Amino acid sequence: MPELPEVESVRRTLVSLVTGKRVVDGVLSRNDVWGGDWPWKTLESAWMGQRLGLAERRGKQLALVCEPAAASPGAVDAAHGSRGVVCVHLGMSGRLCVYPRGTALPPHTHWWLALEDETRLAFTDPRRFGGLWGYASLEDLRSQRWSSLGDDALVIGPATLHRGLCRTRRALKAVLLDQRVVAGLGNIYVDELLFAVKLSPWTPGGVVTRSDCHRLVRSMRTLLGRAIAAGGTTLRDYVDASGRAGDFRGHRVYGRGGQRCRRCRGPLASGLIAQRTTVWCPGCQGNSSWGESG
DNA sequence: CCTTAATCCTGGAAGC
DNA sequence: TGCTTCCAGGATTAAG
Repeated sequence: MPELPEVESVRRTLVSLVTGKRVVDGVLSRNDVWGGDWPWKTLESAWMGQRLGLAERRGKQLALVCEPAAASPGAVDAAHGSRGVVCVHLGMSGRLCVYPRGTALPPHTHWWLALEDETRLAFTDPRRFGGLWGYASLEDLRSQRWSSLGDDALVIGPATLHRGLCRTRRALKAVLLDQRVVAGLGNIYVDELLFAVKLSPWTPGGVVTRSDCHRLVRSMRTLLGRAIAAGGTTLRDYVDASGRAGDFRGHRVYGRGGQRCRRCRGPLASGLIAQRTTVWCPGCQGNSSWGESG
């Protein structure tokens, strides 16, 4: 469910709700949602009594950290930040949400932290496509888990994107969904992006020009920026860490297969690319030579 | 290399 | 009112 704008909205709301608060308790009620090289028990003892720090995001993943120890002359590892980090991936149905004291946690809550003000930060994920991973430090998380990710979609430059596209004949839609090429885009925003730049989702990566990549990068930032400003997209159950749904309504093709294009009034096509439902406008994005179907 | 299908799960919506 | 089938914002794996 959550793509970059939703995960970024969670990160921002977490900053205002939990940063600086001490961890006083924690429960992992399903150990099969936990991975990485630091077991929950190790992390729990490292975090107990510590204050949460600023969450970090890369693509669709978040890193929860604790604040470095208060400046003391001998605290060498304080410079390296955290003693233990938790990486969170929300998958399709995951939520990371803060609940007021006395509130019951929702069903399918697999992990939670109790904070000093009696609020609880909980990871809830009915479908369990998401997960949590423990590491000793942000450096370990970056080198062991995030190293396979491409540049974040808000940061990637045209040259890097072009490098990721030019060597392949895979459909552009499939390449943009590939987190190793660019991290953060998912099914909704790829379709919206391709409509915005008027490129067919079937375009082979290798024929995308440098100039196309400039337009892709510019549109990506604009689109994702607008979605973040609106708090993300809620189709069914996405909410940020404060429980608020997303207000982004700027979708022009996603979920509109068979309806009229808002730009040219022609019918929108839909089909399957990389096993994902894809909607595009053959009139605006059409390049019949790429063998579209739908 | 590339694509396709299956897989991990639950729950909501649609169809009969 | 059921019961069945399909579909979903993700990602990996195996097979062809």
